[in-house]
Amino acid sequence: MDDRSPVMGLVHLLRAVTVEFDVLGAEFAARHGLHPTDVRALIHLLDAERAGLRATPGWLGEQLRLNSAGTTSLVDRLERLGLASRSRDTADRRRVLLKVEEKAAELGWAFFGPVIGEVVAVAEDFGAGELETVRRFLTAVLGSVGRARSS
Amino acid sequence: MDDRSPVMGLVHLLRAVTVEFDVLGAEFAARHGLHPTDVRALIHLLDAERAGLRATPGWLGEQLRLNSAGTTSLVDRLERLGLASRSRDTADRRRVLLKVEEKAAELGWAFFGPVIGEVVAVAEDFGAGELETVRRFLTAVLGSVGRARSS
DNA sequence: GCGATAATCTCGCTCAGCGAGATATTAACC
DNA sequence: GGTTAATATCTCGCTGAGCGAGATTATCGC
Repeated sequence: MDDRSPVMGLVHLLRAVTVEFDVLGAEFAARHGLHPTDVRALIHLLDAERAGLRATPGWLGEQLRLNSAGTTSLVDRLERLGLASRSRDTADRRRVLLKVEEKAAELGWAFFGPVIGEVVAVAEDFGAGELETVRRFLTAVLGSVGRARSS
Repeated sequence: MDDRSPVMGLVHLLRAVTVEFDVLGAEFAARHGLHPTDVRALIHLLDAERAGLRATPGWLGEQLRLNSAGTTSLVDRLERLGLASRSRDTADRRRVLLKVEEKAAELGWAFFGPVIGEVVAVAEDFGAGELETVRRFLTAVLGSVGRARSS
C-alpha cells in the first residue's frame, strides 16, 4: 500500500486517465457554452437512451446527485439550448419524460469521436488476448470503486 | 467506430471508470464539507509535493483552469479549512508558496485508501505480465486523450 | 531611477445548486 | 368514494464558486 508497491503505479495511472478525461470534458463544455454538469447530464441521457430506459428529471437528478431544484434548472438549461426536451408521461401525469435531441448526439460524437479514434488506434498495437486482459481488469476496477463507494 | 466494434466496449468501460471515480470524489467532498474543486486542488498539491515541485497560486490556477480571482478564493478556502497554508517566497517576494498540511494528506488517504485497497486486491488475480499489459495500455490511452485534447 | 512585466489580491457581478415549501397527480386505506 | 399519504416536479429566495476588470506589490531590463 505504499508508493513503491508495483500496483500503486497502476492506481496513479488510473487516476491520471480520469483527470485527463475530466479536463477534456471541461474544455469541451467551455468551448460550447455548457457547464460540466450539462455534459455529465448528456452522457447519462445518451446512456439511458441507448439502454432503452426512459429518463425523467428525478432519475437524472439522482444520477448527478442534484436536488430537485437544481435538476429543474439543469433541464431548463438543456431545453433552452435545444439539447433535450420535456414531455408529460401520459400514463403517470406527475412524471416528465426527457428526450435528447439529435443535436446532443452530434455534440456527443464531436466530443468522444476524436478520443475514440485515438484509443482505437492505440488498441491496434495490442493483441486480442491483451485487450481481453485490459477489459477484465477495468471491469474488476469498476466493481472495486463501486464497493469502496458504498462502504 | 460504431457501437459493435470490439474496442468500443473498452472505451465505454474507461468512461464508466472515470464517472465512478468522479462520483466517488464528489461524495467524499460532500461528506467533508469540501467542493469538488477543493478535492482536485488537493490532488494537484499532493502530486506537486511528491514530485518535489513548489506550488504557487498561479501554478495551481493553471492546473485547474481557474482565473486568478477564483484561485485566490480557492486558496482562501483551503487555508480556512486548515488544509493548506500560504507563505511568501523569500527569493521572489511576489510569489506565494503553498504548503499542504498534514490534515490534507490524512484526508487524501481516507479518500484513496479504500479504493487502493480494492484495486490492489483485484490486481492479485492478475499475473505480472498481465498487469504490465494493462499498464502499457493505460499509458497509451493517457497519451491519446492528451493528443485529442490538443487537436 | 523608471517603465515594463509578473504574481497575487480586491471588488462587483452572474449563475449553478441548495433548502424549504407549493402544486399537481396517483396510491392506500378505512 | 373520500380523506390521507406518498410521489414527481416546480417556484422562490438565498449562498457561494468562479469570472472580468483593475488595483497592488515586487522584480527585471535599460
